[in-house]
Amino acid sequence: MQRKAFTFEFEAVPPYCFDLTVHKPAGWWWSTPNEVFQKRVLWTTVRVDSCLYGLRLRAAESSRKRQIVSCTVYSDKKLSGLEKDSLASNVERALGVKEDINEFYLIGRRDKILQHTIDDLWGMRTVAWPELFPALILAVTLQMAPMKRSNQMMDLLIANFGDNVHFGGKTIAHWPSADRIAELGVNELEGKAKLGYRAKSLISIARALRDGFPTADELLRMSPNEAKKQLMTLHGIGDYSAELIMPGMGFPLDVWSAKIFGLLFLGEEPQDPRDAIPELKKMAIERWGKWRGHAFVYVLNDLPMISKGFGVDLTNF
DNA sequence: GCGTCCAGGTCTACC
DNA sequence: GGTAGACCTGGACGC
Repeated sequence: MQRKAFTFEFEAVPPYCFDLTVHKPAGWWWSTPNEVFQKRVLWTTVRVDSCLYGLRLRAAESSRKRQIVSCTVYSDKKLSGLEKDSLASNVERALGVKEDINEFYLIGRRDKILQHTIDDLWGMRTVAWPELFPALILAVTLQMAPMKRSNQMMDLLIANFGDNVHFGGKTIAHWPSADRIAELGVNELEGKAKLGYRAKSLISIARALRDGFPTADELLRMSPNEAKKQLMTLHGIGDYSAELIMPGMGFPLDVWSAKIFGLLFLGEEPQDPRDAIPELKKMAIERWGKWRGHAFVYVLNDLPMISKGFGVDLTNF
């Protein structure tokens, strides 16, 4: 059982909405699929520098002028100053509190697709995974599989190889560490997590991370192109996965989202969505420039409302 | 019940 | 450098 260790606070660059940032309408988690969001409080877990922590996150103040996020950390040991700094830096980055999105809103206000979406999701930050390895797991399990099957693989990975964290009267199951997966044989991972051909990729990725692959913070300090190039050196990580992992890096279109953006950009579903991806990416760059990653997340989290505005059902692909 | 198809990509062999 | 084909697994579908 982890005990309350300390609390820190972050002041966000307005506009900032804590609830939408950590609990997105499309259903994606902030750190782990098993985290609990109730009464506007997020109970979750993170692993930083091989240490697991329980976190209780909430909006301590959310007036128009000042938005403060409070983070209570639970731990089973006393933390050094360095450990506290490292944890705070990762949480701050994943909350997106220091990001200024006002320029994106200026562009969005004049854009037919985004103009209502920015009101629907006012203050939401996009996706910035607290840890690199879980983001890589997500990318690998999303490949060539329907969502139900992807969820099955992720659930089995967590159930068989993950860690339970007990804190604040709750138990949250967390992702397996890269070190744990790096030790496994392909047969065990294939059998227990039903990963199929992805097992080899995931073990190779875990070993690369164990052996000194750049951390999420180090990737962020690189240029987007350099970081993407680094990610694509990992076996099983291609163009789509690299862009999915690093927020703001690009426009991670897959077959599903290509159908949606095909309808929004061209007024019709592409005949072959996979073939249409390069052209749709080009259109996103021309339309939204460096903010295309934000537009991507905003659109996919507002599909029911955009469907009403455009008179097409974008929720049924 | 059984066979076939295909899914929210990536890699590799071949040209 | 461009591209067809293979890749685990399980749900959907037709018969």
